[in-house]
Amino acid sequence: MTTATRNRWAEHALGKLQAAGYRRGGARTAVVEALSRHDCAVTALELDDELRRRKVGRASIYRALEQLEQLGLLRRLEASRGVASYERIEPGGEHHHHAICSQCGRMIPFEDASLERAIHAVSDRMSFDAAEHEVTIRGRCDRCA
Amino acid sequence: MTTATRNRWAEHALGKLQAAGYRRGGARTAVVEALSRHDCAVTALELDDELRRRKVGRASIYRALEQLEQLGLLRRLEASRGVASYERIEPGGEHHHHAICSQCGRMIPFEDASLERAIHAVSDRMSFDAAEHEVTIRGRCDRCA
DNA sequence: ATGACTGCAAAGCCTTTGCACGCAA
DNA sequence: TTGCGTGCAAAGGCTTTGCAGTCAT
Repeated sequence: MTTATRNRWAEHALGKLQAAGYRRGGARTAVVEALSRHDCAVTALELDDELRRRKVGRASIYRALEQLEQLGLLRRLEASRGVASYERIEPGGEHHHHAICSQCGRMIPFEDASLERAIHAVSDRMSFDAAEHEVTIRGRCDRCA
Repeated sequence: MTTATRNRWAEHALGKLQAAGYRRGGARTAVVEALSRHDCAVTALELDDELRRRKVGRASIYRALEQLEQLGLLRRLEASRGVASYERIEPGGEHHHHAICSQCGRMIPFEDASLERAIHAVSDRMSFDAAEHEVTIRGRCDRCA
């Protein structure tokens, strides 16, 4: 993941927000910038920590996350029990999935072409208009084994 | 999914609970029975509806679900936003995944052998001790398209 | 000037915990 | 008899909503 990729997402996101009729508010822009600094899933509360000093309210963070998700710019995941986390959706389609250690909570990203192929084949076969998909593997990581 | 399969799970679950040192309480048994009647994910609140007339408290349902999950008898999923749902883990290993319609919320189960193979290959390659995995496809179902 | 955007505080909702009573072993 | 199991009610924790002031357009 390069800096160029992150900026590409941020520009893409800001453009799409504008196209959707949203104004360029300070809080929302701060959320987009914060998200562009993360390469894996972040929770709303983690973003709140990062943005508190910039005087961004928690409610604005949740509102921005919801809008970004609606526009297909963010993927919402359940990281730990009952906590949502968010991850950029790259305009190019590149993405990864997660292996989560049940013991230490570590989240290990991975990608696999044949897994992607299998998923696409399934959605085609079901005549389901798939927009997103997520794969989560749970178990014990090598450090905890 | 046959009645025999459901009963197999219930017996398997009750046996494993006993082996883990749990007593055969009425509420827990009621939860196991209720779960054995569902072939796809159910939420705790749905179970609560079903078990209210049997005078089972909501807290007992949540407690039973957590114990069953710990023992590897149940898989916890996030169905709708912020709501957990639970699904039996069959002793035989057979299982399905879900396509969820973002518009109507319908949950369509599916299974695919090559998808399973790809997932196993990935976890082997990562030296991650995978106990469970879940695949969720999100988009628009054929009825809503 | 108009109405979207924002922060703060309050409310919501699912889930967990505390506690005293009841029941399994 | 012992202490796990249970129901009820209260507390928790993340997320959403209401509202009045502020800012983008």
